[in-house]
Amino acid sequence: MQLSLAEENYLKAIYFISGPERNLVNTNAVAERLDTKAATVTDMLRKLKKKGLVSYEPYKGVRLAETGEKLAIGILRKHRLWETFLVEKLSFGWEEVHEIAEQLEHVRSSKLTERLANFLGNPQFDPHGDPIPNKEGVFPRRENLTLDKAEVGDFLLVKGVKDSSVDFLNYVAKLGIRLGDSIEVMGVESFDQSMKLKHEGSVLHLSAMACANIYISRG
Amino acid sequence: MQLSLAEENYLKAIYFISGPERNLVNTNAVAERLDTKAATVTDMLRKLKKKGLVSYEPYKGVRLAETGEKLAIGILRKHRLWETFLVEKLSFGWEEVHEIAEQLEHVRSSKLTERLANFLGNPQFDPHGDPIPNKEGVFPRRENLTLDKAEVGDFLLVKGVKDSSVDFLNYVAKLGIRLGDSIEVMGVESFDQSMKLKHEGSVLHLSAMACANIYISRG
DNA sequence: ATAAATTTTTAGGCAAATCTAAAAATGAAT
DNA sequence: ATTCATTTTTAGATTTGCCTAAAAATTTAT
Repeated sequence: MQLSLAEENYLKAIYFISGPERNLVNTNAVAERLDTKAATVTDMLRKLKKKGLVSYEPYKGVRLAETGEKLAIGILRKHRLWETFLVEKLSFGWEEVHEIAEQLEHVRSSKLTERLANFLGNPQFDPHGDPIPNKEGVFPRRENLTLDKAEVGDFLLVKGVKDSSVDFLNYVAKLGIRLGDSIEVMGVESFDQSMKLKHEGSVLHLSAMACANIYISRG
Repeated sequence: MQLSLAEENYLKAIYFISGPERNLVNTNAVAERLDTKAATVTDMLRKLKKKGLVSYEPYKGVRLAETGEKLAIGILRKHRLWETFLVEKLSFGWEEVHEIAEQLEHVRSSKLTERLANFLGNPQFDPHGDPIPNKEGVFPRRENLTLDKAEVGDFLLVKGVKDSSVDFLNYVAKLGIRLGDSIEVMGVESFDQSMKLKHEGSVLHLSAMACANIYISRG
């Protein structure tokens, strides 16, 4: 199926808003995410329904149909592969790559996608630690443990970030924390749950909020 | 200046049709190249003129203004860099890359373009041997000597192809001829100017037409 | 030089994706 | 349960890029 750029972006938006539980998605939520108006969204939902990509009942909400979800995941795969390319091969910072990948993800050539994946060593996770679905749309498993759940004395590995906003990415980059770094939990402040951490030999203090947005694994 | 995809494609089309002599370009020629109708082209030319990208007088023809040419060359730079990436890094055949590069060339990020160029080792020529303009829009020089101009006994290097159509590229690839290969002219058939060549140890026969589409250098 | 053929433009429309404003449906609150 | 607020849809326009058909300009041929 040959989708327009707009159609692809709507599928992606619905995919992300509906989340892993595949909830019904409101017209307004889509409008807000795509920075457009509800009326515009309604038009597009009718169009996507006619194409069989979503199930949509007026006033009820929308969710992706199977075809629609497959397509959305395909775009996500391309997005995350390109982000990996930009960081690994072209030395971009992880906070810079999203915008460029938003363009690259729409390039149509499955051969290109698969060769790119291969060139990158078929990575399972992108530079933010987000899972890259394989060609069949299957996501690799990731522990969804965040740093705020760790305990004093734990030795941890940084696996990713939950919040991929430019602000947070910049903050984390400024601290010098990168994927794969090891961290030791030295203490937790009982007043505000902020954490005292040992990272690359030096000591760091992170707010509970920051910790809740860093994925880690034990060991 | 933020151009639409259509606008970029018109600039490119005018650039190629006008050739190195920067000739006036007919409405019909643009229509044919872009597989569209003359009326549509007229509309777009008026739009491009209003933006200052072309000089255009009704019934006379169109040519690129300085800004328009700069933009066209910028797109060409991106196109040829991406082609180089696809062939050098992703092992695509030179006949496959044009279509994909047509999409990639529209990705907007000068930082991406320059990092890509750097990643590729700032190549001067693309996989077809076509010159890649630098950031400032300056083209590297290429000898414009073609194989049909060579003489018996000449030792030559393959520098590129003049005709980049899929058909011709496939033909040349099938013969096993690649950029940088060396060729010795063993003879020219006086009847039809076809050439007998030694290439990689074996003997080849090429029509005059094929020879006229292969760029070479002496030595 | 005039007629015929060709090229180009103008005029009027269409589809996609967007918008604003108004109407209708739904959900919340008394 | 009825009113009020919110959400969503409908109705009517706009812009971009394209189309066909007809008119106008240019070029070619007699």
